[in-house]
Amino acid sequence: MTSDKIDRMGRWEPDAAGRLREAAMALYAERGYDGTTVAEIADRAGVTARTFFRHFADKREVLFAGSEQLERHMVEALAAAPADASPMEAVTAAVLATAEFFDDIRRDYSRRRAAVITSTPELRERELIKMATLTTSLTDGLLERGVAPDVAALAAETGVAVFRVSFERWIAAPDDVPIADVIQATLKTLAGLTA
Amino acid sequence: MTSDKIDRMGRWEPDAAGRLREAAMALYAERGYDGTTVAEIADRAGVTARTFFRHFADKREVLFAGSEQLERHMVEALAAAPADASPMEAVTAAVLATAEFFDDIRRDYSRRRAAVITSTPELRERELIKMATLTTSLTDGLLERGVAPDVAALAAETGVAVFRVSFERWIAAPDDVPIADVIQATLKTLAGLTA
DNA sequence: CCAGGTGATGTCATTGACTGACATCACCGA
DNA sequence: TCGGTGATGTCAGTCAATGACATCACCTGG
Repeated sequence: MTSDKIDRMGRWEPDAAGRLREAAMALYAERGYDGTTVAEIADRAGVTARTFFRHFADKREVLFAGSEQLERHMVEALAAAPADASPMEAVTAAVLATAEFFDDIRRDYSRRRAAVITSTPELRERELIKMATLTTSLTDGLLERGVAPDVAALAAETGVAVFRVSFERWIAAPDDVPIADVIQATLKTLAGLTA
Repeated sequence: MTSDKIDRMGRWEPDAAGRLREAAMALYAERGYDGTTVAEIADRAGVTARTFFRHFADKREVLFAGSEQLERHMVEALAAAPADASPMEAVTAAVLATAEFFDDIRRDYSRRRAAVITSTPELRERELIKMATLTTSLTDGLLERGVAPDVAALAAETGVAVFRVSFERWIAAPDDVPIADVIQATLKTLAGLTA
């Protein structure tokens, strides 16, 4: 636990959570989720396993750390939509607000992360419940806008679907395509389906 | 490991998996999922913990044992639908086919099971992935019927949604309401929404 | 400048989920 | 009767997760 840097920068190297996130992604990508132990992640991050669990509830959560923030951001964008916006317009605003999170820098991380998640059942479970939680939050947000319950649920579900599909497409797209464009394209596809 | 019955009925009491299922449900309902250990479940079923894991992949799976069978049944019903049935008609047939699994006898078990699942995040995760798998299977079934990919995905998603909502309503309904009736009612609600 | 509080971490011990390897032994078929 | 088979038990081990307690740089009030 003693490196030159640590002694120079205060008691501990700052941003343990960030180091743990990076270490986890690197190891998951390299050896797979099952082939990686929490102790190894902690080692690479220069902390102990106990500290890992102080920052993340479990071994899966380290890959979903940003999701509460993303969700909060979407809910805020939903609430910030004009009062006279239709439910779907408000949801669209929320989905488009995710663009601020997924710039070109995050794309590479997102790709590796997605690869690990899709190849690990345990992580797919976690992702599903995150999406379900997001759906619930958006539904609640719509209800607060005075949207009827049935409509709110459907709009939220649709919005999350659009986000999921767009995210996948964005990951697969060339490096210079911004996610906002992909979302717009997905919305256009949706419009074509319902028409 | 030696009871009178065992000695009389062959080397082991038959249906260890069934006993484990019942023991697990009883203990989960009584002490909660987290408050129950696999060793306790195994004890109550008259086997060892090692045997538990020979029958079920993990502590969660014991509550989802019948799901592959249900899924297979639905996919078969989907395939058995008339060739000229619309995608949604075929999916409806699949959903209605679940009625054979959920009779009055299963209702009580289903209620207790649902109570445990909704109050345990880990189990909700597992349920979500089961539903996702079901959706994929139904989508594949529709594709084999020659349905267009986009339509197939949407129809499957809708069908699973109808199943989920109906199942919840059935559990909450009086004891003499068959699930088939609830499903029909849900379908009617859906028709009203889209109209 | 010092004492005490605070927060992030380390250390240790423990529980419990899950797995692999090997042993057992009633049953069944040749 | 004998050997194979299958379901189980036993044992040892790994690893995720948690609680209790110690440490110690840093900050703040006096």
